[in-house]
Amino acid sequence: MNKLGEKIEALKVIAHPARIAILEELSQGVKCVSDFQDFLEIRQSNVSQHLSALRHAGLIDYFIDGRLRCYFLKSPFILDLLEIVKKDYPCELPGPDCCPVTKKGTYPGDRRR
Amino acid sequence: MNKLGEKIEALKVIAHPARIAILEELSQGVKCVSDFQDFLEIRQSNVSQHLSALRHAGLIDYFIDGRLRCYFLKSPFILDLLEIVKKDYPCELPGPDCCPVTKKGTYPGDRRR
DNA sequence: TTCATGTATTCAAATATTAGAATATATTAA
DNA sequence: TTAATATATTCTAATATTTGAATACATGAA
Repeated sequence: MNKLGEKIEALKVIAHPARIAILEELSQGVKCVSDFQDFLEIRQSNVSQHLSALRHAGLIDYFIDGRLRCYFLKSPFILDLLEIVKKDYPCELPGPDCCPVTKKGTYPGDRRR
Repeated sequence: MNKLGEKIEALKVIAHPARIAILEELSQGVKCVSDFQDFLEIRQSNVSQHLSALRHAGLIDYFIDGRLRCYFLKSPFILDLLEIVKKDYPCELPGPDCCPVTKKGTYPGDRRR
C-alpha cells in the first residue's frame, strides 16, 4: 500500500457511502456479512459485492468461522483515511491575495500574462 | 467540507492520477493551467476538465491575471489527504487471530455460527 | 481592429461503476 | 440425506466517468 497507484485504487474504492460505512464498522472490530446487513439498507448480494471490491483493493480480508465470513481491516492506510473523513475542517484555507468579487490577482510565476 | 457526502464527493474526484498530481502541484503554491500542461501529459481540454471537476467539488478555486487562470487550493481536507497519500505504511495491520492458510478463526459476536 | 495565446465548453465514443435478480456454493443442524 | 442459513457470483440494465476533437470565448499585443 505504498505505491501511488495502489493508493489511488484505494481512494476510488473507498469513495462510496456503503463502503465507508463498512470500513468504519470494521475499524471497531471483526464483523460478518450479516452484521453489515443489519445497518446497511442494501441487498445481501450488494454487500458481498462491496466487500469483494474492498478485498480486491487489499483493504480488508476475512477469516471463516462456520458459516460466517468474518471480515477485518487489513490496511493501515484506511485508519488514517477514516480519521480525516470524520475530522472537522474549517471551511476554507487562507487563500492567496486576490479580489473575491472580480477574481483578479497576481500570478506568481514567470510566465507571460 | 464537513458533511460526509461532501467528503465522499471529494474522495471520488481525488481518486485519479492527473488530479492527484494537480493537487500536489497546488500544495506548493498557485499555478496556472499552462503550468499543469508542462508536467501532465494530457491535452489542454482534459486539464481544464479536471480543474473544473476539482473546482465543482469545492477543492480548488482560481483568480485571474490577464489571460491566465491561476488556481489555488481551497480545501484544508486536501492537505491532510495529500499527506497520507504520500506517507509510507507498513504492509498490513496486525490482524485478528486466525489461520492464514485455512482462514479459520473465531467470530467475536453473538450470532449463531 | 486583427491576431495570437490561454483557457473553457460541448459533443461523442469508449469504458467503468452500480445495483438488483437469479442462481450457485458451502456449512451446520436435523 | 435434506433443509436452512450465510455468503458469493453471474448477468444485465442503468448510469457515470474519461478522453479527444472541435469549437468557443476572453484577453493582451500590435
